[in-house]
Amino acid sequence: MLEIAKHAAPLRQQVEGALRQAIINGQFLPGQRLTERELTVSMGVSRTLLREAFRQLESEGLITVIPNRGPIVRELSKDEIQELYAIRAVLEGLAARTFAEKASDKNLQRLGRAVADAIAAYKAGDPAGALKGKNRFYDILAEGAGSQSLSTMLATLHARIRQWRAIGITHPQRSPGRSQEAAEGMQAIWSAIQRRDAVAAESATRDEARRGAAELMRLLADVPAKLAARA
Amino acid sequence: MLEIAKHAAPLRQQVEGALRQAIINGQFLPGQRLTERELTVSMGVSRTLLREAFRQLESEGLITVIPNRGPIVRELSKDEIQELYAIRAVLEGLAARTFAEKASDKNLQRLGRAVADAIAAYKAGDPAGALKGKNRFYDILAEGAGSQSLSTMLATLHARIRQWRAIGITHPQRSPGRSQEAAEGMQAIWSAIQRRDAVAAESATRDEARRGAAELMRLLADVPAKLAARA
DNA sequence: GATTGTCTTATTGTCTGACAATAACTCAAT
DNA sequence: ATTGAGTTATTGTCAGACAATAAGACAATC
Repeated sequence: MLEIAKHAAPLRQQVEGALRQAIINGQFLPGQRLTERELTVSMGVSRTLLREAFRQLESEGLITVIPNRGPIVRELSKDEIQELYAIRAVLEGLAARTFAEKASDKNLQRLGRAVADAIAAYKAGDPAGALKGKNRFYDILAEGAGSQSLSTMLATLHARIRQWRAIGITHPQRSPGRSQEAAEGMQAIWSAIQRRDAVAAESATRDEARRGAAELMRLLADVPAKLAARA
Repeated sequence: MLEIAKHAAPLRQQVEGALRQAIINGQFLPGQRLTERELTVSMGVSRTLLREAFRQLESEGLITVIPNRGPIVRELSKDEIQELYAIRAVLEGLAARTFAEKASDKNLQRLGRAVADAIAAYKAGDPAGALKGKNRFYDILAEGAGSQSLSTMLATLHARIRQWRAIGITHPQRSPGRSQEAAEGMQAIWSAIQRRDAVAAESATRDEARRGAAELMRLLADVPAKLAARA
């Protein structure tokens, strides 16, 4: 029984996706207003579709809608960043645990390759590549855990904190040992998963997330509390 | 500086809330279609608003929208229920840990009262009251943890699994010892929090969630996999 | 009798134009 | 400098239109 993916994606999903992407990679800055009329012309779609997309993005936490004022790209306070990181830590921990318990061998191999790639990028001093590898690592983790809901939640979370994760990896004042540490952290997760040690996998994942968060908080320490920061 | 909550709630939010409520408490059954025309007349609002509400509910996981067919009330497979319970366990664990670390004394007292009430209801053999008390317990937990995002996520999750939690507490074939066990579980969480032992609070919460999930799975064992179950 | 193909119908997907309601801005008057 | 009234830009909501699609009904074919 073969699954035909015939979606033919309603236009609305493209609109939603385009907006999300634009927010995520910083084409729209935090705090910036998103006015309907402007977007109808620049995207060539009707207000109807835009407004539907807004509702979606709002409930994902990417925008805040002010009554009678319209949506603005959400800006996160330091506290909120910290909260999101904490949530991410436990969810990724759950993903790692589940993965260790039930992932197929094929997914295990895929994960292994991602680890190798990411570590290679770290060693080569290629921050962009390292971030990408790390992202792939966590994507595989979520997917291999086989929980649709968990994957979705993590994807949403990642979208919200993407820019700060980037900072954590590419910031000039990054602690010198951090790359090494991150590589070791990933190794630890990977080795626990490899021996199917679910408990160890979870705690290694949470530890690594905690260290990443601590480093980011250190980097953000001197940034003004309300960060309109360009990422 | 006092906060004036002037919102004046856009009509759209009322629509969204009404639909959510109707789904949560079973006025719309899982699998049932929600047709726009019908709802426009029964709710007296335009298609515009309905469609915006659909987007919101969709991203909360309460409905599934089939292209060119419209939304249906989402039905959960046993696997999905299990996944959601697992997510809930770690998030509530996080809430308990954070609560133990930073909750105000006032919130601590509130939590204590909720525990007492819930346990009293358990002892009195009042399942509905017990469920309500338990809900209040977890609400306070989330709120006292002081993380907006976490509260929101838990609220969304609870909405999705509400009907099954109810089963877990009121099902006729419920194991005899479960009430006692649940009461003890809550006690354990409460006592860990009281002595501000964050680690113990988290693990007690996760343990209790796990036991609750196990009981529910036992109860669902004989229900057909695709449960159109009336809650 | 079962399969195929065509027609019909119910419903969603999307657009447009309209108008009320509100927030923010401008600028004069005190 | 403060108040206040008027203006403007924008959102909130509606109604109506039409195309596109999925599902059901029904006839035609083997």
